[in-house]
Amino acid sequence: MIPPVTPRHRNAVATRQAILASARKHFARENYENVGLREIAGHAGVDPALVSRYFGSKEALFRETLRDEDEKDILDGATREMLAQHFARLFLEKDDAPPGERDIHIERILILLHSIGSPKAGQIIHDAVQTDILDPVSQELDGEDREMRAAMALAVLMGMGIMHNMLSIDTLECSPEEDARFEKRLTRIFAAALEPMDD
Amino acid sequence: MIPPVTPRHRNAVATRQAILASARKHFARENYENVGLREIAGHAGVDPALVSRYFGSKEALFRETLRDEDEKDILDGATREMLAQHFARLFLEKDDAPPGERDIHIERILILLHSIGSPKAGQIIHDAVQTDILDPVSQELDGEDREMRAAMALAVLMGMGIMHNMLSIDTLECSPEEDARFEKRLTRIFAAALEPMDD
DNA sequence: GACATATGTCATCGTTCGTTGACAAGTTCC
DNA sequence: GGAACTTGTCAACGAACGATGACATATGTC
Repeated sequence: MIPPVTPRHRNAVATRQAILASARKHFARENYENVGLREIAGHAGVDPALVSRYFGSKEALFRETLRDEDEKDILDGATREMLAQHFARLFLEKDDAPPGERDIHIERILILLHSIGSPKAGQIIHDAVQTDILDPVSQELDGEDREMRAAMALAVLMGMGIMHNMLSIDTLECSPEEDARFEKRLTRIFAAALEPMDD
Repeated sequence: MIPPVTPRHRNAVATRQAILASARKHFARENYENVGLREIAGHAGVDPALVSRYFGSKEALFRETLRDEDEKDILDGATREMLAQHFARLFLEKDDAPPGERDIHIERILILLHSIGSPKAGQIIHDAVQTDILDPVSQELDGEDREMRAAMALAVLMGMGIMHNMLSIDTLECSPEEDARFEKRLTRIFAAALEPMDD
């Protein structure tokens, strides 16, 4: 007997968003090639064929996944200290909220990191990093080597994210005082990357 | 007509090494899942079936690829400054030698980075990082938070490697003086990660 | 030379993947 | 209520992959 599946309210934009949300969640946890269209569609409660129909291809879906229009607004008028704080917060707040409720910036960073080794996703990631992160951040900096400093700060952020989220290497989160020292050291590293040379 | 392929001298260890070398080269340039056994075998001049025969599985081959017995010897008796230098050198020397002739440590780092998002390679990479890098490095450090400091230094290294080798984001390598400032900043960042807290 | 073993070759299996096209069912408009 | 369009469903394609087992050929030993 055919299950009385709710006749699936026909709603194109809702379906699109459901697919996109499911794709974000999956791409934030696994590789580009280890996330299947069937898996994304399944968790979105949608037929796999609709993914290709709404987004054209897996690559286009992944690109959409990385889109974020208001990154620049957040960084607007930020001071250098705020940038370092923003970066540090981006890392420290990574796993508090229930999954699916995480800050969208953190989810984007996780997506970036997980598929960073995939040739098919490489160009997409490169463009997203350059346009949505490096350019706006370096524009907020003063002094010499603005692009270099932004790139180095992002490198630190990515490295920390990899160690914590993907390699599960956590030498902290034991004692509170150790955690405090970690935060202090992290701030110092970000400062060394972001601050202009003063000597 | 059947090509007069040289009857392929039967030499098990040479074949094994050829496969391993080809695998190293490929895994250092692409993802775990984007490197096929047929591709590895082809560049090694070997039948694809031999890969499974000699290494058991793709996963086992990848694990072998990451093995390095004398990493500890290199770090033996190193001072903290030498560690920072070693790390920095590891990054700065990444693309000088002709491919295939690179320092084996650099090739290993590249392999690590490229497949870091692959679940099948994840556990293998985690173990290799912990055993071959973090443990020996943290043993060479003095003072508090040795493991934390080693992990943070490695995070910086990985982040830099990702930006340069995988995202091809190079904000330097234009003017020589800019390059000098980059090296200075890099040393400073590594120091901030490795040095004990002094205030 | 004959046998046993080591090594290489070949064909193929079963699976998964992204994608596509034909069709069904709902919605809108006249 | 029927035409035109939108949205969802289903089955299948062709390709690529890792793995396997049967077979062929070289090498070593007596």
